[in-house]
Amino acid sequence: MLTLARLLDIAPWAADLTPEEADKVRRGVTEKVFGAGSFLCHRGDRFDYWTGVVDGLIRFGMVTREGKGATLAGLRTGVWFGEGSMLKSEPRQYDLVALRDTRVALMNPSTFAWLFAHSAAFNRFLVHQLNERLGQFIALVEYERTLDAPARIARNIAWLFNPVFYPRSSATLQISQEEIGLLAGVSRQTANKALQSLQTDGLISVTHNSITVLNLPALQKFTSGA
DNA sequence: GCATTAACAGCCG
DNA sequence: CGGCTGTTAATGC
Repeated sequence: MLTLARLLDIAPWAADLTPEEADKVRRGVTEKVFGAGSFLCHRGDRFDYWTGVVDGLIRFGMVTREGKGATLAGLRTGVWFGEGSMLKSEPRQYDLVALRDTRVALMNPSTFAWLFAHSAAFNRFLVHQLNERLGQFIALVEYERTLDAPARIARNIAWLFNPVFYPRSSATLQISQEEIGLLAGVSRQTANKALQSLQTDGLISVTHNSITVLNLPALQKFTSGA
């Protein structure tokens, strides 16, 4: 069973729960590790957990009929996701791949259902988060067809720094250029060029194995290489 | 042209 | 040393 301190450490939303609710959650969450490159679930699988990323990086995406990968979202340390599948109780429509060794927290369906039925704070969190995700997915429509490599990189970085999903994160993230490339669907070399160009524009600052965001609104709206 | 793979030297932890 | 970075060369769409 999770300690209360551990729960609060890995789940920002838990701070708003009543003591009874937090107690229920502590007993309904387990932690698990997935190795780099391994799938948490494939499209069509059942994966009946509401999931928090305790430490790591996950690509949330799908493979088209032509075999091309499309990233729907990058998920990094601190995020909780999967509420859509929990509420609908159907097989996952997408793949979840760990891009590096990743530790996750898994909430039982029964615990999720109990929270959903009993906790006002939890429901407020869910509505807020679903609303934010809706906006992100609307932006995806434009993303795949019209944006060049630097713009795709910019979008992916902006998603990783969304303050709704990552309320406690700093402006700096430990991530390699290869991992950014995997998320954006471009090669490492192309990711390298794009990052340098975004740095020249003053939107981010790049150092060894890490990215610092300097202008989040500009990253979100970024559309062209010029 | 532009992006991709392959390959390499240099750098950081 | 092992992993990451910046760059170049060859190849493909």
